[in-house]
Parts: sequence; structure tokens; C-alpha cells
Amino acid sequence: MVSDSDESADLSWLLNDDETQLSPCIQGRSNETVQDVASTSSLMPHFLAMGFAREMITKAIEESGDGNSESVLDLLLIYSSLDGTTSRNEDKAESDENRWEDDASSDFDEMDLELEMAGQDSISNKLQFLVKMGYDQDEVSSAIQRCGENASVFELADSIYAAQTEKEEEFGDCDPSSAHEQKDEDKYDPFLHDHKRQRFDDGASSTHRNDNQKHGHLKWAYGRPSTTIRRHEGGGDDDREAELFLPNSMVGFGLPMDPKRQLSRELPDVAQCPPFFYYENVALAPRGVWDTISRMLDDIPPEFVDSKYFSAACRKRGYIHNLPIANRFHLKPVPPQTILEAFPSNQAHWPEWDKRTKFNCLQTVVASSKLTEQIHAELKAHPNPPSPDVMKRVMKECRKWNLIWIGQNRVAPLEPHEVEFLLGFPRDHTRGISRTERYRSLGNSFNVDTVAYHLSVLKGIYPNGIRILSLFSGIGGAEVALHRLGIKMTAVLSVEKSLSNRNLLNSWWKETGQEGELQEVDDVRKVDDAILECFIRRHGGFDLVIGGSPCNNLTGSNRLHRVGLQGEHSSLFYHYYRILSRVRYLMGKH
DNA sequence: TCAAGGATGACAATTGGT
DNA sequence: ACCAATTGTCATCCTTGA
Repeated sequence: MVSDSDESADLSWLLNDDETQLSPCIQGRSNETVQDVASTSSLMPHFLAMGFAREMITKAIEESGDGNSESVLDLLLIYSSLDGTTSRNEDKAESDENRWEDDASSDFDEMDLELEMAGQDSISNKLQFLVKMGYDQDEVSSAIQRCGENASVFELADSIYAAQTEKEEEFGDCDPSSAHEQKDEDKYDPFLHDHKRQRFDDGASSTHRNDNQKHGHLKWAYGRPSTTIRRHEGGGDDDREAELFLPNSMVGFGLPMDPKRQLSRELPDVAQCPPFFYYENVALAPRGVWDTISRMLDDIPPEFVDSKYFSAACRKRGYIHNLPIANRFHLKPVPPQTILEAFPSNQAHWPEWDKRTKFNCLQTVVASSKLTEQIHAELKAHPNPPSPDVMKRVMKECRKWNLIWIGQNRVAPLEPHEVEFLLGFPRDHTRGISRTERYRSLGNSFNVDTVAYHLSVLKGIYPNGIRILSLFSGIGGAEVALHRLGIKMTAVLSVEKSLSNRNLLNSWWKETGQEGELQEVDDVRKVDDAILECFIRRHGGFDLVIGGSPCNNLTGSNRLHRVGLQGEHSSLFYHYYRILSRVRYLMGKH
């Protein structure tokens, strides 16, 4: 129930201490240029808070020349999208073997070298970066002219796409009469291109960026701590009901059974054109990560959802998408909502002092036998029920490792098929690969019921089938969700690095008798215009671009390399952005 | 395949001050 | 009673070396 009028209210109360610390930098952005040394040094904590490495920031500040925070950010994002490793510049002289494993990366390496040589010229950097991303050089040049030299790479990419859209309009590819319907969210037209682009057209990019930044906080109001919001909403009985909609309950735009769920929202103009896209990642990422992701994906605020409202296991995730949100429906049959409903046979051994009703997030690894044996030994040695101290220790491990009771005083991790069940996959979906692999692939996957709830709106829109680009497909959570929704997949381009996962998806595709064409690619970095254009020529385009990029460097479970979006794996997010941009451009061209 | 390995951030509860 | 600061509790799509 976060309406626009609420959002436009005074939001200074949303800013916590960390954010007030950032304000000098944000203010710095609103100035045309920030050249004094004091302001430049203030950029460091700002970008550190965004998750960039210190060396990378130092390099970016040096190379940006003018110390303008916006050009520094551009450089940082360019570095990040080139390679996650921040130390690579010191390693320049060394061999390249540990950087990219395949040929697809070689042009990025060249690009990096060129960046080195280009030195101070950030305009040239941007131009080269965008050309390397696949944009036409002339188009980039005119975009720089339109947006000004200070425009960020996002704005430039955005502007190029806008120009394409407008060109398309001139050729009459789009029916202007349908433009009147776009206000009506319930009648979302997936083929409606937006013509009223004015976000970056006046060239005052830095002030716009500033507005976007502030707006970002506005839109994130529902993502803030409930204590603050509750205070804001005032007292009375409404508080009880309001809690359902509060951010920390992570219900997104509302649950299926909730009559007061939000039914419409205002999407940025740029997001109101095909294809639909759906992006997923862990909700509890380091500070600033979702801000960056959101900024790159049309400034759409994430929909944070905990899958505990859809299954017997928690799964806190953020989803950024441009799907309509009215008329969502729940996948049938509705899965068991509690642990004991899911596994009734374990009730006999479940001690009454284990009050869990939901599992925590299902992870990629499970508890060792040593741990479960320790617990067994400890409980056996103590009276029943055990002392509060023992009880507390046991419960801590049970919660941490999602253990279930399989006998008197005996606990065990979930079996792979039980994890499949909890996540909404068919039984033995991952069978055939090693046990360890199964846990890892499942732990990295979607919760099918949650994703299907979001995707259910597509059923009415595409009665004849859907063409999808599935990035980071994994074991095919998106495909399974669409299949279970009864949405026919006429063509799928699936990108997944793991061979065993690709094999799984392939077998599932055949076993379930899919009539559509499944094309598999092994690396997002190999997805170029040629591949995309080939698919588009063959099938006419994409209806949905879906995927969740690696969370390895974002999740709290990673004790060693939780370094944020620029991490080795998580930086692949930028390829999601790149590919989505290319798909939009190429579809506009055809 | 197993076992061992903390840090970060959200939130609740508490404290301490006015 | 209120606000701010502090402390406590809890959860987290994991990596590495053996």
C-alpha cells in the first residue's frame, strides 16, 4: 500500500546515519563539477559504501581527471563490468591465464588495455565501452552529443535505445492509437512502445542523476525498516493490518490471499516496452548493491519477497521486473506451508521444544554427519527434555542447517528430493548428478511457486506461447515455473555455465514433451548480437528476459569473498544488463 | 566428499539521557 | 514519555583445503 502520494511526502525520516554520511557526495553530484581536493577525498567513503574496492576507486578518481563523482562512478562501473578483479592492474605484466577462460573475453581484455592507454579521456572511455557492448559508433557519438559529455554510460545507452525507439516510430511500426491505454495498468500492452521519453533529453544529466538518486530513496520507502514506517503511519488498529504490507515482512506487492494487495504501479516510461524482463538476486546483499542494480534496470525499485509465504522454507529475494502485477494467481496445488505439513512422517520424532514451522533459506551445502552425530550424542547423554542450555545449542544448529528429526534424538539434513519438493520442482528433477552438485544447484535456484506467482500474469497475455531468453538458467527454475503455469514455451534461449545443469534442463525439456525449441549457450559472455539476432530472425523476438545473476559475492554465507557487485561472479550482473539492452535495441530494429 | 571456516546487516531489546 | 545510542540475537542462493 505504498502509493505515490505517500512517497512524495517528506522522506527525511528515511535517512539513517549511513545515508546522511553520503549526502555530501550526493550534493556534490548536483554541482556541475567538483574539483576541489576535499570533495574528491569525500568520494572514497561514498564509493566504498557502494561496495567498490579501494584500489579501484583510487584508480577511477585518478583517471576521471576532474574528480567529478559521476565520471568516477562511470569508470568504476566500467571496471566492474570488465572484470571483478581489482588487483589486475598490478598484475598487468603477468600472464592472462587466470582472467578469462575463453575467447569471448579477449575483447574485454583489449578494452581494458585501451582504457589504460586512454588515460584521462573519459568520453573516449565511454564511447569505446559502448561500442564494445555492441552499440554502433555513430549512434554512441550522437548520444553523447544529445546527453552531453558528462552523461553516464547508462544515460547514453538509454538515449541510444530511445533514439532507436523514436526511429521505429517514424517508420510506423508502432500503433500510436494504443498509447492512450498505457495509463491503465490492468490493460498492460506488451507491444506498446513509449514515445514520451524526456528523462535525459535536456542534457542536464548531473542534476537528473541527483533527482534519480533521491527518487531512489523515495521508491525504496517500502524497503525500509518497519519500525520507522510504523511510526510514520500513526497509531490505531490500522497498524495491525498495515504490518502485512510492511517491507520487512517481504510480501512484495502483496500475497495471493490478501484482498488489499497492491494491484498497480507506475513504471518508468522506458520500462513500458517489450520485452518483459525479470531479474532476481538475494535480498540481503551488501549496502548499495540493490541501488546499483535498480539504477541500471530502469530505476525500478525491487520487489522484495520472502518465499516463506509460498512454501515451508524461507527465501528472501529481491525481484526487479516490468511485469504487470494485477491478476496474479497462485500455482496449484498450493504447496504445504509448514514443515510438518510438508513432512508429516517426521512428526513422530519431532520434540515439542522445537517450535520451528518454517525452514530457513535452503543453502548450497548441508550439515556434516559429524555435526548430526554430535547432536545425537549430546541429546542421548542428557535427560529428556534437555536443559535450556543444550536445547538452545541444538536449536541453533537445527536452524542454521535446516535439520529435521528422523528418529529419537536424531537429526539429519534434508534429502535432495526433499529440497526439490520445497522449492517447487518435480521429484528427482536434479537426479543424475552427484549429491553435492544437487544441493548446490538447488540452493542456487528459484523458488518456483514464488516466481510462478509473479509470472502468472503472462498466461493471459501469451495464450499461444512465449519466447524467452533465460540467463543464468541453472536447473531451469523459470522454465519449470512457466511450464507449471501452463504457459507454452515456443522457443527458449538458455544460458547456463554448468554442463550438468544444462543437461538437466535438456532432459527435463524432453521428458515433459516440450514442443518448442531449446537452444543452450554455456556463457553469458558469449551472448552477442549474432546469437540474439539469429534467434530474433528465427522466432520474431523475445517476450521475456529472465534470470538471476550469481549471488556468490553478495550473500552473507560467503565468508571469504563477499565483496559486492564487482566480485568475480556477481559482476556477471552487468551482462544481464548488457544483454537486455541489446535485446531491446535489436528488437526495435527488426 | 567432508569439515572447518566469520562478517555483515536487520531487527529487537535495552540502556541512558533529556 | 520520548529519542538516540548501544547491545544482543539471528539469518545468510558459500569457499577452500584436505
